[in-house]
Amino acid sequence: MGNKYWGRVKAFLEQLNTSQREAVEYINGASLVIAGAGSGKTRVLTYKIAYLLRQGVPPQSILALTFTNKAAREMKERIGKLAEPEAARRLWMGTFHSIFARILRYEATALNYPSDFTIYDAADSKSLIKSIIKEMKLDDKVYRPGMIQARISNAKNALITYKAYEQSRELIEGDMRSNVPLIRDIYKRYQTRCFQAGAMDFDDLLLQTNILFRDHPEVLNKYRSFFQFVLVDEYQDTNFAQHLIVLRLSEQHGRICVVGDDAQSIYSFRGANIDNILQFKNHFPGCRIFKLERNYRSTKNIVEAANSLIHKNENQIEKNVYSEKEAGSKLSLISLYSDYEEAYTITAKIAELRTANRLHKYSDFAILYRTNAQSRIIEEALRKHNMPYRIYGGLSFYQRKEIKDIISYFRLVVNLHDEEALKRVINYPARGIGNTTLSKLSDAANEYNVSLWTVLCTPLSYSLPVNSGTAAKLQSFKEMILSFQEDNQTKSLDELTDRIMRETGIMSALAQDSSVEGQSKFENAQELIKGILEYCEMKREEGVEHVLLSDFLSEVALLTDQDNVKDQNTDKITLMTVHAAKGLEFKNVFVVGLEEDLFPSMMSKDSQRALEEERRLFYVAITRAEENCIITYAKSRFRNGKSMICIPSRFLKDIDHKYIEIPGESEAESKPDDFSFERQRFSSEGTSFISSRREPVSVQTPTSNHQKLTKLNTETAATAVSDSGDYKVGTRVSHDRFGEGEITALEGEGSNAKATVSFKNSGVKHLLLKYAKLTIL
DNA sequence: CAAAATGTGGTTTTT
DNA sequence: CCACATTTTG
Repeated sequence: MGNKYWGRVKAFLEQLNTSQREAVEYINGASLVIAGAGSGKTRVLTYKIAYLLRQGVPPQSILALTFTNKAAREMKERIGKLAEPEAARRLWMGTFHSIFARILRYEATALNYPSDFTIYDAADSKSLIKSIIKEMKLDDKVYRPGMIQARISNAKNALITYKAYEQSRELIEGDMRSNVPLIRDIYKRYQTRCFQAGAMDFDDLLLQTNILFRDHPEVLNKYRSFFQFVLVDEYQDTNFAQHLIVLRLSEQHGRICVVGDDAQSIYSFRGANIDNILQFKNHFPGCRIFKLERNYRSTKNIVEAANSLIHKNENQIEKNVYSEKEAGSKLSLISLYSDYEEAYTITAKIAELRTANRLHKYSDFAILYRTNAQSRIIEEALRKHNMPYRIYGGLSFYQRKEIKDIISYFRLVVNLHDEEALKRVINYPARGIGNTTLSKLSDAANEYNVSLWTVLCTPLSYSLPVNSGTAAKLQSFKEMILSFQEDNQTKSLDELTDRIMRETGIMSALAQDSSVEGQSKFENAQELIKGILEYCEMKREEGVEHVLLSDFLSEVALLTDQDNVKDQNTDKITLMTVHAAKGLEFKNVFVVGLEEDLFPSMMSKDSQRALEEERRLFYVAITRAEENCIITYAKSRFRNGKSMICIPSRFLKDIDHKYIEIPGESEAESKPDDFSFERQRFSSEGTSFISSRREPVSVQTPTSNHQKLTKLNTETAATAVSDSGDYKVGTRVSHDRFGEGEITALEGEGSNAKATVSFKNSGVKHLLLKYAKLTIL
């Protein structure tokens, strides 16, 4: 290589400080980078990868695992600028889940899974667990689905298969003591059903990868030699399953670099084990440790306040995070009477800061809270003040009911045995296959140990006790799905999308629903279609000639709300949970709801370990701020519909008071170690509100008009006609609630006669003539 | 069978 | 308060 090249590399490395640079340049062995908050952790990772690429390492031999898809995307972009954009694209970079889902598809046959396996999201898993509990005739108050789901998830993250679970004395006895001895059976059934449905849940993506590597050494060896360099971000938040995958892949060549900060470990509820990072050096003797301690993000006051807080924790790797920036503003602590007042004070404070500094855009502000439920009232306040905001988290677009329903058709087309998808769509839109039929199907499926689809295909072989009408409906549903499946082989994804939307009747069902929610559902469906089309286009631009539906689905299954690229560059205030804010930074940060039983959460207060994690969470929140950090708490808060009295969080005392200012209180009054904020009276600088009364929500409920209509019409209702003989297709009728319409179909006879009526204003309804009071016009 | 009305219960964080 | 399950109604 010529001097010119090295000159460039040298210039490139000069953009880093000494410790960052050492971490980047050390590439021939294991290393652990302990990176304090704001110390340029991502910078080290991106530069290190760019450095490897510049050394001539082929991009496809680098495996880089991140915590979110968004982090991966951003890092790729930055690497593209530091090295070759084309090389950046060919890196194996993504979340554990998305990378190993890809590998599992490729290797699925080794595990006897179809390569088009479905990925069950949390809702699918829960629904399956519910069905199993019902089938086993267990009490769902004792065997709470959520609890079971968590138990199974924890087991999987600790690499305990259902077989291992059954054999574990400890777990079995633990379950006996908790009065839920049958968890092992539920786990077994759950796993069997997933397997039968050709489905993996989120945790399976990690568990099955481990099984793959354990049982198929030749496969493990292939990936070992393929991935010459392994890098992992946010190592403090990996669980045992992830840790072991990383270990297996890199134990031979030892070219592994993990980056993280034990002080920011906040995902133990998901099985993350802080010991993975604390013990890392023991797995790789000779491992070098680099510490990044200079914080480039925040002012001195913020960094030091955060340090004083985190030092209250017992367990941590010793480090000294410091800032070379100016002292900056102190953290401000505001006490309020209610959550309502808290929300309004935030808006007032944002306005104030923006007036004080015209450079502050809305996107320089973030409001961070412990629970998603806290966002609502803040949203209302922001809306009322016409402040633009964007909420992250909660359920992603793809988890909404109407979207999942549509996606389920696609899922079923790709994998006919996908039980959860089938259950969703078999009667959506309504086609007369109700719960009774569905439970008959599922009874038969259980009895014969086959999938729902198998029973549905040949109902006679499983002596399904349904009448001929139902059998015909099942048959036509089956044929419809099969014809979609055929199209999926031959036609393009956008054509298939179009067919599915029209032929299933989803489109017309949505279009005819004129209610407010109905309209938004329709818009969401349009959005989904647009998304699919865009996906196709994007793939084609990438040079993929036949866009695979299964690729789209697996991408969508692992997408979160954070990954919504749309309107990311617009100027909006960010609202999110503290968890979701990890890795981000903002000039001005509000950390709200610092109250006992909220932050720290109620669940954490009887365990020292959990409490320390909550404290780390608060640490993460504060260290997001670059210039201003404003902490609030309320004395009362609406929770579960009731107003509750709240006491200030214990964490407020953990921050050294010399870094805190309490607005409305003079400097002289606040002596260090004087907890005056606890009895501080609310300062009335333009933000005094009557807190007990909440503004009525101005949105009219969609039913209110409907109710009026119903009332009106019952008074003038015409006598019902009960003889089906008077009706025929094309008859114009009137109904109490639905108004005027026309009969488009008739089926059944006698007391079961049923009409399909297309109403002018209320859409298409199926009505039993026995009950429906129809008047012939 | 489908849709509306009523009842109930439960609260953290998320790939 | 809201999501969900169950019951009632047509």
